[in-house]
Amino acid sequence: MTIYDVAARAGVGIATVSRTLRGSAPVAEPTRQRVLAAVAELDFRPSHAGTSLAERRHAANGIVFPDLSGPYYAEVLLGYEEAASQAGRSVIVLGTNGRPDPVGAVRDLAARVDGLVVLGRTVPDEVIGAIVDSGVPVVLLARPAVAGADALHTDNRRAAVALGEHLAHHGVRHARFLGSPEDSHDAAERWAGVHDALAARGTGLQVTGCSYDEDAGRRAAAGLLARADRPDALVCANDEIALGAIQAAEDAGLRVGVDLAVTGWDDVMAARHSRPGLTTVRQPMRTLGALAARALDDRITGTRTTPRSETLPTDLVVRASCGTH
Amino acid sequence: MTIYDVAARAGVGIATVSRTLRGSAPVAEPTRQRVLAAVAELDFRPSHAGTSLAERRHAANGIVFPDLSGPYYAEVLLGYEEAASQAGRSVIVLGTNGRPDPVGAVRDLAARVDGLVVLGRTVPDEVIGAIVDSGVPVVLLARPAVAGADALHTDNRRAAVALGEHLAHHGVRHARFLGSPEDSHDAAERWAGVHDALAARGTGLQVTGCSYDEDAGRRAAAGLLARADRPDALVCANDEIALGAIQAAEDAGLRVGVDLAVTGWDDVMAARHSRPGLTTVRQPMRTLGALAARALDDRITGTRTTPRSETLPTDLVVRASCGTH
DNA sequence: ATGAAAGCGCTAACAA
DNA sequence: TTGTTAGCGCTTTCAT
Repeated sequence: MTIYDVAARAGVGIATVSRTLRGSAPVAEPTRQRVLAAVAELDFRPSHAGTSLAERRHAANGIVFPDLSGPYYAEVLLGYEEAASQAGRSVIVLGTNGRPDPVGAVRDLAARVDGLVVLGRTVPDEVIGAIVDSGVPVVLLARPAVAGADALHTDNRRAAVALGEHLAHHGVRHARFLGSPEDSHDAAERWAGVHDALAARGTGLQVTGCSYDEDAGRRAAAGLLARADRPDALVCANDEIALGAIQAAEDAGLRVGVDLAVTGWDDVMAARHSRPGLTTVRQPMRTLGALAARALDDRITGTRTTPRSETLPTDLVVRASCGTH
Repeated sequence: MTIYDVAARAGVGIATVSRTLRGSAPVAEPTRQRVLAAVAELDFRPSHAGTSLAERRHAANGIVFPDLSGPYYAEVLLGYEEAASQAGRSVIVLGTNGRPDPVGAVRDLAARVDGLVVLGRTVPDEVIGAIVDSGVPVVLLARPAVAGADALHTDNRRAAVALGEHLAHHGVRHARFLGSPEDSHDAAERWAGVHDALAARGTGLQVTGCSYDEDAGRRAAAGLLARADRPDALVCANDEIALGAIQAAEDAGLRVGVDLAVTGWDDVMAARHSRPGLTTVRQPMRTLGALAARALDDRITGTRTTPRSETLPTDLVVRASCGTH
């Protein structure tokens, strides 16, 4: 079932079929009708590969996740897919987590899409640079800028400062940060903002390294809370860590929000259902995904030729876990 | 940058480059080395469209979601993407939710992939049938079977019966189902299972229609709980509805687990963090996704030629929301 | 307004 | 073992 079959059936040349289907040139109305009838009768759909090859485009965008799990990424993908498909592009997803050769996978992906979104620390800067140099537009999400690539961020800094000030108001004196600022740009900014706000009140903010899941949060918190000089606040790099920390506190017989403040980041669904409710920072994930798709579209269509960087606002969501008095 | 450039650089024909890269035929070692060197120097990556066209395959699988939001689908996608990429296939995602022409979108997707997974009620059976007839293998997930397509299910029935019996043990006398059995096959099975188990104890299970989000659950539950003959159990079609129902109960001053039982389905993260913890049914989402990818691979490679149907086990997860005595 | 034909970049059959 | 060449299905000049 090819364009030749349609042309034969309609008694025209293949060029006329192509013109009719794409509207790229005028076709006499009666001819047009014959072609459309043939297309309908044969249920013809143009071969994607053929079109791609001739048009030298893929009609597809890629998105690279460090790890697809978690509500964070699902929301970003949702916004991205919706906006990309409005621009007539499919979305190819790639998770780099348990993969033997992430760099190879990302480079292969780059060879089959018109543009690429890369989230977080999935591949080294040089790889991003090489992709950009090869002419494929790239948008970075929650990842330090790379020359030539667009970048989209959420305002970690401002929210972190607000969070630090809020904790200070609650009288926090001995706070601890759970996360890995050295591994993650986001975590580094979050730590720095809270740190600075607390430092202005003469309070420090030491770091306890912790990976980004509930279980790691529970274990790290359990260790800290067992110490004689236990902290009175656990500032967590994301909600999963914080929810684990809340559990550890409960296990240790401490009242979260009274004996101990716990905060997260992301405002996942569980944050508002946990008791006490988790104080956290909400980010516009869906919008982030949609903006990434649009930024890519601008670069692909050539509407914009210079890289751009944008930072989206965040909201501090105060619930009971950071103190109830 | 094409295979011709590489061939010229290595001083060989393009066929030799192709053979070297694909290992499809022996190439003398010195020649091979020259080709590989040229490939490396030029950073050559074969054009995906060219390969697709020549090989008549896409090296891509599709997956169609009714709606990408929610932890349920993210997990399925995770398992699917991992397994598909192990088979050397990329994953193209498509959400049909807010889309003007879901059927057209799905059919277009079917034309650019080697196989397709379809979740839930996204497109009518006829469309699935047409895709299958066009020669593209299809795996159905949580959706009634269609001739020629593989199907994967979770064991709604068994878990629902277990849930119904558990509720009966708690002495439930006036249960209500929140969800839309007429719209969703899953919901219908869940309702039927709980219904039958309760009916065996002389208890009914009426339905209150409700869409699958928290807010709808909250509103539906609020209406029911305000009635003079309020139910003593709310059996919800998924966790989101149940979490909304818990909120409604709290708003109404009722103690969940004491005055009222509430149950969900899916075991999302929030289910274990809510207080009281939500009694629910856990499904192996990730495995479901991975199995779908493997089923597709079998059909694509021709390892298997007849459609197959499989049902995965589920676990009843009892927490406090269904009764604490 | 329409058709013939030249690519687009690759694979594989065929020759050498 | 290697090169030449004919497609794969489409878009788009270039003639007519």
